[in-house]
Order: sequence, then C-alpha cells, then structure tokens
Amino acid sequence: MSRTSMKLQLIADDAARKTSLKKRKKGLLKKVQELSILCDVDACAIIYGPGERSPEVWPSPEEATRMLMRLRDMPEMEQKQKMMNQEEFLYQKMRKLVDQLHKQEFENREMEKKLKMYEALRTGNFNDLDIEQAISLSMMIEMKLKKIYEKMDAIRKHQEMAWVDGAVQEGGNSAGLNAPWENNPTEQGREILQRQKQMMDTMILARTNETNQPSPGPANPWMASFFPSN
Amino acid sequence: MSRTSMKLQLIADDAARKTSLKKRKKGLLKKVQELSILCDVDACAIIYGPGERSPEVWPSPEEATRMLMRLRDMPEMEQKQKMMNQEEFLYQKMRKLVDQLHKQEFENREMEKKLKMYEALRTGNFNDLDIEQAISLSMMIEMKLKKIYEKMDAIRKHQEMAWVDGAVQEGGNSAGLNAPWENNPTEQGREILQRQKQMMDTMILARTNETNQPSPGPANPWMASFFPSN
DNA sequence: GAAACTATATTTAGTCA
DNA sequence: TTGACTAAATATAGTTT
Repeated sequence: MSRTSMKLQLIADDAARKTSLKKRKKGLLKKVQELSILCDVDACAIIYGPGERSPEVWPSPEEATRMLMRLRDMPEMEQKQKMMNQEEFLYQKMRKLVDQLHKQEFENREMEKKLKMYEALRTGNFNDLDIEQAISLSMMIEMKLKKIYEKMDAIRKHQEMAWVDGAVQEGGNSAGLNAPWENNPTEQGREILQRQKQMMDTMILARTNETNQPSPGPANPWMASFFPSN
Repeated sequence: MSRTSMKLQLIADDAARKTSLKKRKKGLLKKVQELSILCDVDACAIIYGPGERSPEVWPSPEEATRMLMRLRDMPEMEQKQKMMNQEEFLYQKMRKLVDQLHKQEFENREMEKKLKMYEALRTGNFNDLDIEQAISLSMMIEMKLKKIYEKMDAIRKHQEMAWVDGAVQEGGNSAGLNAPWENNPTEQGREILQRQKQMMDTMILARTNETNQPSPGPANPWMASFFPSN
C-alpha cells in the first residue's frame, strides 16, 4: 500500500476507514475493468458499502446478475453447449470476431514500428528504436552519406575548391564510413545514428529553425502532426 | 502497471494475455479480500477465464450467490433480469466486439495515411496521396527548397561561381517557387511534387541506383519492406 | 469532510534462467 | 511453460489545503 505498511485488519478509525473504502473501491473497480478488457474475460465485482442499500457493481447489475446465474446454472449450461443451437452459433461468430480483432491489432503494431522508424529519421530521436531498426537505419544513412561524400569529392576535385565549411569538413573524413554496427549494435550505435542524422541535416537541408520561416499555416491537424513545433 | 505503460485494450499476444490474466486475477482477488477486511464491507468478484468451465470467485460461490440474491431483491432489476437471457447477452458481447474492431480499423487507416506520406517522400511516387496530403507535402518541400536556394545563392555570391549544373539551374529560377497549390491543387500539383522530389534527389542525395551499391543484406523481412527493390 | 498532494508500498510487464 | 526478478507504473496512507 503506501506510506506505512498496514496489517490486514479492520481499520479502526471511522473516517480513515471510510476514506480508504472510497479510494480502494475506485481502484478495485478500475482493476476489474482493466482485467476484463486487457485479458478479454468476463469479470464482475460487487461491493456493498456499509449501510448502503444498493451496492457498487461492475460492470453493471445486469451483467453481474447474469454472471452469477451462470455460476448456478453451470451443469445445465454444459449440456446446452454440446447441442449446436443458436447459442453455439453465436459463440462461433464471436470467436471469429476475436480472431479478426487480433489480426487487426497485429497489423497495427507492425505499422507502428515502421512509423517509429520514419519518425526517428525526421526528428533525430533514435532512443525508441529497437536494435534491428537502429541497424537498418544506420545502414541506410551510411549509404546515403557515402554517395554524398563521393559527390563532394568529385566536385572538389573538378572545381579545386571547398564549397561548404564546418559540418562538411567534420564529416568529410572517410574514416567515419566504416559500418558502425559491426562493433556496436546498441548504445554507441545510436549515438552514431544521431551524429549521422545531424550531419545530414546540417549539410543537406537548411535547418528549418535557423531562420524565421513563414508559418506553413497549421490549417489542419494532420499537418500539425507532421510539423511538430518542438 | 509496469515497465511500459499499456493502452487499455485487448492484449493481442496469446501467451502474454494469459500471463497477465494470471497475475492480475491474483492481484484483483487479493484486493477484494483486503477491501472487505480493511473496510468491513461485503464484496465479491467473479472472473471467468477464457474457456474455463468454472470461474474464479471470491470469497466463495456461496457468498457470491448470496450477494446475487440481495442484488435481485432490488425491484427494477427483476424485470430487466427476465429480459436479459443468455442469448441477448451474447448479442451484446458481439456488439462490443464489433465496436472494438471498428475502432481498431480506424486507427489502422490513420496510420496507413501517415505511412503513405513517408513512403511518398522516400520513393517519389505521389500518386496515392490525397489532396490534403499532397498539399502538405508540397509546402514542406517548397520550404526545404527555398532554404537550399538561399544557401546556393549565398555560396555563388561569395565564391562568384556556379558549382553544379543541369538540374540545379533548371530549378534555380525562383519563378518556380510560387506555391503551386494556389493554382492547381490536383493533377498538376502532383506533377510539381514529382519534379520537386526529383530535384531534391538529384541535388541532395546521390541516387542509390546510379552505382552498384553493396547490398544491405536483406537478412530480415522488415528491412526488405524498408528497402523495396523496385 | 473532501480534494489535492506526496511519499512510499504494491502491482505488474517484460525479461531471463 | 513456469517462476523469479526487476524496473517502471500505479495505488494509496498520511498530510496539507
């Protein structure tokens, strides 16, 4: 519990007991709800407050009553189940729905992963990627950088001049082109990703926050999500 | 809960859901017991596991049944009770499932939209975007290009020279910088998007198909989806 | 007495053996 | 699979407003 560990016994103090009941009742009902949703089970809870005529019931008195009936009718129920009646049909249909739902949720998670990758590329925050994703991203950026370096070298050679300073020269040493994931697939890998992203940003796209740009007009919420203001 | 904050939705993974149910059932029943002892109230909880014949009941089926009686004694209940037979209950549950499914599908579609945007940016194929998305993308690219032109102008001015030919000069005339969607938010807009993307690719990232690059090693399917071979 | 706050206890998702 | 472990999140006893 909290502050002090309590013994499992009646709370003597009237006010404290009432307060505790209120808090715990809320917590308990929340837990019942969570359980039934998270784990897809039928569950109910009934709590009779002291001196209250109608109890607190989750999910509803109707549901609870029905569950208790199921409890009493158990033996008969099993027989009914064996017959292919309307009820069994409904159960089957329901199972199908549940399967569909699970599939849908799986696809959802896959897409979320992919989105996370893109978001990481855009924002430069790679902390939420798992290792597999981090490695893939690293390889991709690596290839892009290589191309850029080649291009830059070609230009420099032909024009005999350096054309951008600062970040370019820092990133220009080809020593940094060794595949980083061979040595460090985890934390250090992330740092490299981070650096690569920054370099690309610096060299390639003028940072949007360097100058006061005309607002793109946050007319629609979708755009807002694509141009976060942080 | 723990480790990661979870959304209040069905746990899709079978094993995880089962584990969670086991843990939470234990926790929940403990809480019911605590509540009834600490606060001296009548309370019960019933949890039907998936496919389990008899539910987990606290404090006991008898006590729970007794509470059912009290609940049934409530006058309004009795009528609802009669109407609510097992079949109606199943229908209700099915309705809930369908709702859940729809919600899930909606989220799916939203994520798909966002992914499409990212994919469009990466592959240069803007045909699948809707108008809203196309406009947003166009504005974004427009801004990026502006920055690049500014940078290029600055360099040219200071170094008194042109540094890249071809695509750059074609795109260099600032006339092309007028917001394209003001005149043509649809087909023509897409063409402009297409051109913008090509220009950016040409100027910024050396095209990956120009040279024979080392294969990134398609070790896993996720990567394959991120590096399509078309 | 209730609502807000806080500090600690408890619960539990993820992980590993 | 199961159980033990751990770290993060949640619940809540005690406190303040």
